[in-house]
Order: sequence, then C-alpha cells, then structure tokens
Amino acid sequence: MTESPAPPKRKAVDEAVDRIRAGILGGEYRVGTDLPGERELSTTLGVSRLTLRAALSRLEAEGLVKPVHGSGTRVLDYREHGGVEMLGHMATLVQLGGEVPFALLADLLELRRVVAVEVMGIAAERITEAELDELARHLVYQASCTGDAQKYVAADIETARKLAQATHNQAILLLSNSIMRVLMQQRGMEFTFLIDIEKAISTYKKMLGLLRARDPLAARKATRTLLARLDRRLLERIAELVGVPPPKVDEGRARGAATTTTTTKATNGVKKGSDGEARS
Amino acid sequence: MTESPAPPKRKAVDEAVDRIRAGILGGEYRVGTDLPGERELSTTLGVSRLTLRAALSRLEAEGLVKPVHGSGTRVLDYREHGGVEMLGHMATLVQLGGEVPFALLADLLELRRVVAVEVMGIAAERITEAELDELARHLVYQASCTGDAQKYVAADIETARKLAQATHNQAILLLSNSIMRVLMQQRGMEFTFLIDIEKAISTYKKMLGLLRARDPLAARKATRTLLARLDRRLLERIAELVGVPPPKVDEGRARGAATTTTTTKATNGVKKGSDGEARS
DNA sequence: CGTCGCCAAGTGGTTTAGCCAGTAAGTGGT
DNA sequence: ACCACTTACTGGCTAAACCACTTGGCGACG
Repeated sequence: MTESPAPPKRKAVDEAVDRIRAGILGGEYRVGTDLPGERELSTTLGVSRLTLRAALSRLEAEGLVKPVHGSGTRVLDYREHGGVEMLGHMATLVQLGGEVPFALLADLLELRRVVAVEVMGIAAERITEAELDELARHLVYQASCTGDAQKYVAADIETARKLAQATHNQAILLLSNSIMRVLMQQRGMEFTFLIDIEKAISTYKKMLGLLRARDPLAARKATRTLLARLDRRLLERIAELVGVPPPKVDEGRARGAATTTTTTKATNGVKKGSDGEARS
Repeated sequence: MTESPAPPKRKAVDEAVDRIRAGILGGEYRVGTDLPGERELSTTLGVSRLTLRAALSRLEAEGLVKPVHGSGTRVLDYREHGGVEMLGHMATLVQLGGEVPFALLADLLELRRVVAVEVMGIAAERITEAELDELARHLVYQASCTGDAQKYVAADIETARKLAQATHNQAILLLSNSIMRVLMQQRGMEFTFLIDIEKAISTYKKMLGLLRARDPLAARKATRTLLARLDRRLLERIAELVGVPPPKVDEGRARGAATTTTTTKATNGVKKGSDGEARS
C-alpha cells in the first residue's frame, strides 16, 4: 500500500518511451541498426502507431534515435548524442534490474561536487548582500525541517537552487536544475538527504561563512573537501544499507565505454554490442 | 547557394515545438497559465491536432509544460524545470531577434570553462597511458585540419570528447555532450573555433603536458587561466565582428531572474511577466 | 437555506483508417 | 554491364471519432 505513490496511472506514450529507451540502453536495439518499423513496433508495444510516433519524437529529441524518411529509424549512440538527463534513465534501468547503480551514483555525485565547488567559487565573487541574507534565512528554515523528510528535501533543493542563482550565471543555474532532477529521480534518494542531516547543515553553514568572506579560492578548496567527505560517507552508508561491498569506486572504472549501464547478470547489453557496430 | 544547408525541409512537429517554445520563452504564454486548448492551438499553428500533441509531448519532456488531463496544459517556469539544453533555445531566440546573445554566450563559456577545468583535474588523475597517446595523436591530426573549417570543428569536438572520456566519469561525459550540443547549435559558432586556432592548439598542447605530469592541482590552475584568456579574447573578437560594445560581461548581470532571454526591443516577455504570476 | 449529487460541456488521451512523400531494391530495358 | 523505371517498403501527416477525466453549474434533497 505504502509503496505505490504514482505507478497506477502512467500515460501510454511515457510507457512506450521508457520501453524503447530501455531497449536501446539495454542493447536490445543495437546502435547503428534500425528500429523495427513503426507499424510493427506499435503492435509489439501494444499502442497505436500515433502514440508510438509521439514516443519516437521524444526519443529523437533526446538524441537516442534518428528517423530517416523513406528508410527507417536509426539507433544512435547515446554516449555520443545523449545529454545529462540520460543519466537518470540509465540509473533507473540498473535499479529496475534489482541493483543499486553504484558506479553511476558515484559519478553523479562527483559531478555534483564539481559543479558545487565552482558554484561556490563564483558565488563568492558575485553574491549580493540581499542574497546572502536570504540564504541565511532559508538555512534556518531548512534546519527546522529535520522532522519532515518531505519538507527537508524540498528545502534542500531550494538551498541548492539559491546557491546556483547566486552565481548570476543562467547556464549554471539550468545545469543545476538538470543535476538535481536526475538525483531526485533516483529511488531512495529521499534518505540520501536524511542520512547526515547534522553534518549537512553544519556544512551548509560553513559554506555560508565562506561566501560571506568573499574568498573564491578558499571557498572552492573548503567546499571540495567538505563535499568529498560528505559524499564518501553517503556512498558507504548506502553500501551498508544494501548490504553490498563496494564503497571503493575509484578502482572499478575500466576503459570508460564498457562501464556503462550494467554490471548486472546477463541480457543487459551495452557492454557487448557497442563500439564494433557503432563505427564500422 | 552556400548558405542553405538544411533549412528547406523541417518537420512540422519541430516547427510546432519551436513556435510554442518561443511563445513560452518569449512570454506570450505566461508561466502559471494554461496554453490554449489543443484543438484551438493546432489550428492556430496550422498543424493537425496529432502533430501538435507530439510537439506538446516533447515540450513536456523538456519541462516547459505540464498537461493536466481534464483541465488544460499548464505552462511551467523554465528557470525551475528547464535543463541545460534550454540554453540553446534561449540563445537561438535572441539571435532570431537579430541580436547576439552576449550574456548567454558568456555564461555558457564560463560553464564550459568550469567543466573543462575539472575535467582536466580529474583526467590528470585517471587518464590511462593509452588515452594519453591517443590524445596526442589526435591533436596532431587536429592541427593538420586548420585549412578545412568543417573538419577542424569536428576534430575539436572530438578532442573535447576524448578529454571528457579520460575522466572515466559517465556523468561528466554526458554533460560534456550537452554543453557541446548547445554550443554547436549557435550560429556563427563555426568561426568561434576558427578565431584563434594557433592559440587554441598551443593551449591544447600545454594541457596535454599537464595531463602527462599527472598533477591535478597544476592542471586545474593552468587550465583555468588559459581558458579564461581564450574565452575573453573570443568574446572581444565577436564584439568586434558584430560591431557592438559590451565585452564587459561581469558587470551587466543584474539580480538574475530578469536578465533572461531579452535585452531586445519590446514584446519580448520574460522580463515582465515572471515572478508575480508564477508563485501566487 | 444550505448542501450534496448528478449531469453536461470542455479538456487532454488514444485509436482507427488512410493518404502523402520519400527511399531502396528489384526488374526490365538498352 | 549499365541505366531508368517500377514497386514495395519506410516515415510524415491528417481526418474523424471515441474514451477518460475535470470542472462547474443546476437541481433535488435534507
């Protein structure tokens, strides 16, 4: 009962998009080949050709697929054409396979850290007094939300948002949106934020102080070490909760291309059918 | 003749997407309100309701719009829900208005710089010998392409790609994709890369040396200053070419929200109809 | 008089059937 | 052997229609 918040009513087109994307990311539809014809694929997925087309339209926008008029719909290499948002889908797929997307999560956290470090550095130069005050005020509010997970997470997002905004750089703000969206998409990310609340909030307060000091270099350096510690603890903690061994992330990263979606059992493509076919 | 490579045949759904998105980004459809009904909007845009729906489906995926079943299609705030890819569309809109999207371009370059700095830092720790060799080989090739703009740009992208790959972090790789895509989307970005070829290539070579040294801190620091110089020169150069004054970017950035799409003449919303309506 | 329940109109969601426009490969000619 | 044409696919798009859901008003009931 408590575990079905939104699964009952999904739109058919979303379903179709997810299934096709899963087929591509999972290697069922190999890069460089053509998808089945629209008429065939639509019956396969059990939707009308038109909703199938709407789905394909979205996949095209995501850079996963490129329809060629009289010919067919080619499958593109998401590692070349995919954007950040693809990360969420990749991680979700791994999760659906029953695993915790450790490698991806680690990568994602590293990216967030990198961005956060620079956000702090830039914000330390450009943040206004008004924004500083507002941020301080909001931090107090966030600290008061530790009882309500829902509210705390929302407040935490808002904090990240305000920080990004303080850079006065729209590109960074939008990027921050993207990253947060991907992170939020992960199941179990709620407790992500609930693990080290005390530490997190005290970290935020230190950061605020760094911004006040308006010392970009110090802000960057401090943020880097602070967040690194936080993220490391987070990964360890998740590892504990799931009961699996690998808190060691820096080691497993092989040559890049192969490390993609899986480390699962079988059937999960990506690993095998990649480079050979793609280039030719 | 030489200036119409792909404009003749665009798909109707793409056209619809662009027009609606322009309407939203331009403030014609205000945040928080509902879009016109699908039946009405489809006739307005001169497409069938079905292609209109495909378009809406994409806009939904972009986070610009949220259809509510029996009710209507609400316009969301792209500053909250939009991702990185939105940057390209925003800049394109400004360009269509006849202006050069200076502020956005500056923001975008800063973002790229930030990412590049960290890419270098991380790559300096994790790049393999094989990747180093491959990178060196590719740089030689790129240097040989200075005659052919098309090929040079392609090679330059590939260089960025290889660097991102050297981080062995998929999130960063995909982010790099996103950024490159947005940059490429800009008209006139071809000559972006053609302006300081000598400088650019010598910069790359220095970077390669830094990677070889495997000194993350030095790599970061050097990359930061090198790229900052390069980007500054680029903006100045564009300013010259277009004949407008503002190479001074750090100054004009006001409180954030308002600086969005425009600085154009009139009719261009965003500036006015924002916060008041959005929250309430 | 207030409130509840029902019904009708409008919305997005989806389907069926069909036509148009490209591509590619087979098939005939030369 | 080569070239043009035909044909049988492909995706692109439209039309009309129905379903599912929300909303708001209207009327019956308490």
